[in-house]
Amino acid sequence: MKKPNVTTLGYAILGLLHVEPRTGYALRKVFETTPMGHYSSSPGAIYPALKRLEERGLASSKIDDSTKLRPKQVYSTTRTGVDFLRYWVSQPIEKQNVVHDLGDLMLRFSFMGTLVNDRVTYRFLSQMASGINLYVGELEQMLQDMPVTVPPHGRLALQSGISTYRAQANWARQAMREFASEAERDAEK
Amino acid sequence: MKKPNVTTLGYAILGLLHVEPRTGYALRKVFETTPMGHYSSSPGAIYPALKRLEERGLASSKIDDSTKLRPKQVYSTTRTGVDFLRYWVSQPIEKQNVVHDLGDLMLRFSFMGTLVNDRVTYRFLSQMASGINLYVGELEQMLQDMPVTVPPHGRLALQSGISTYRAQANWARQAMREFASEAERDAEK
DNA sequence: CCCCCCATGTAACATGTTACATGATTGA
DNA sequence: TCAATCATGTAACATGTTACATGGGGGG
Repeated sequence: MKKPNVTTLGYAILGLLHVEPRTGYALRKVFETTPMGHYSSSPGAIYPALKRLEERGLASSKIDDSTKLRPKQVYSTTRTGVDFLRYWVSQPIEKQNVVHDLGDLMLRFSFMGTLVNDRVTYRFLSQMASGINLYVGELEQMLQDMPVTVPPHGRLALQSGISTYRAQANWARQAMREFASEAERDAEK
Repeated sequence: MKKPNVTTLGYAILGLLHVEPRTGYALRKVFETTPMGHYSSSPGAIYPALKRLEERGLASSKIDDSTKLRPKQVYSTTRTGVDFLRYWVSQPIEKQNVVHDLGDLMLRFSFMGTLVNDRVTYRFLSQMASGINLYVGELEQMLQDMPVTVPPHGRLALQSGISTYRAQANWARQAMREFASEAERDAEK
């Protein structure tokens, strides 16, 4: 078994399988009808991705013949797969994550519920909030250093980024409150 | 000449070349040091992308021997390339854009300054704001319909999306003010 | 003298996109 | 009977990733 090298789509699938075993078709439905659709979706991506997860020992499939329809291939996570997911969501947040893929971070967050305890979730949110704050500082510096140009589009685009990040940081701080109880017991020592 | 089929990275490069002619190396610097780095960056992506833009008649290059350093290959946009960019940024905003790639929309916006007039920019922002509002409505509906689960992560992730989109819509409405003058003359008829 | 910056590129590889192919069942 | 939904897949193709290769110039 090779060192599992999984793409974002792979993680998204694995996370969904951990919530509940599903067929490739069911996964496609999820990607088509929810905001997760970002991690597209076409059969040409899903089915090969499932095959890879199975090859790498992170998921396993069994055939369901019980319906009159075409037999389904139902995938679920393996023990290894769950451990792998847990490891993934528990990684410390790097600056790079904040800069390039907040989406990835949110994907990790949305799967944490059944994988880690509130303390880990709390730490994640806290790291996210402070990571964003740091980066917002940098962006504001860029804004300051930006020469005043005639078309204001560049400056405005930067401001858009800043306000988006701010909103995300606010959300994180709000969300922290929902996981504070367990974390506080920890801090009171 | 084939129908130009350009990726997001291609558009990002083309837009930067339109601002100012550059070498592949200079482009890499931009991607490494600004938030545009999202549209990565490695030589293995940039140089082939430049070659493609040239093949498709959207950019042209000439060699700059004037420095003592290794001769540079400086790329700039062609007339066709500029028209193509303008066409791209001027497209009406589809729901799909709002759902999947706000980032793309912001890329388009940031290049509009030297390509279209304020009226087009205004229309773009207006479409963006209302598109987002519609989608936020849908997301809120999803939130309502969501069963109350023990780990609140799913619900919170959705709320994060909602507040991010709200921030973006607010930004758009604010930005509209900067382009209102020309647009108002239009509306007063 | 050594390392970093300038500057361009290629090769192997994995992944994702688009389009096609197949076929049974269910509801209008 | 016709369309939609369930259900899985493949083939060709373009793109991006990682790592490697090359080499001169300038500063400490």
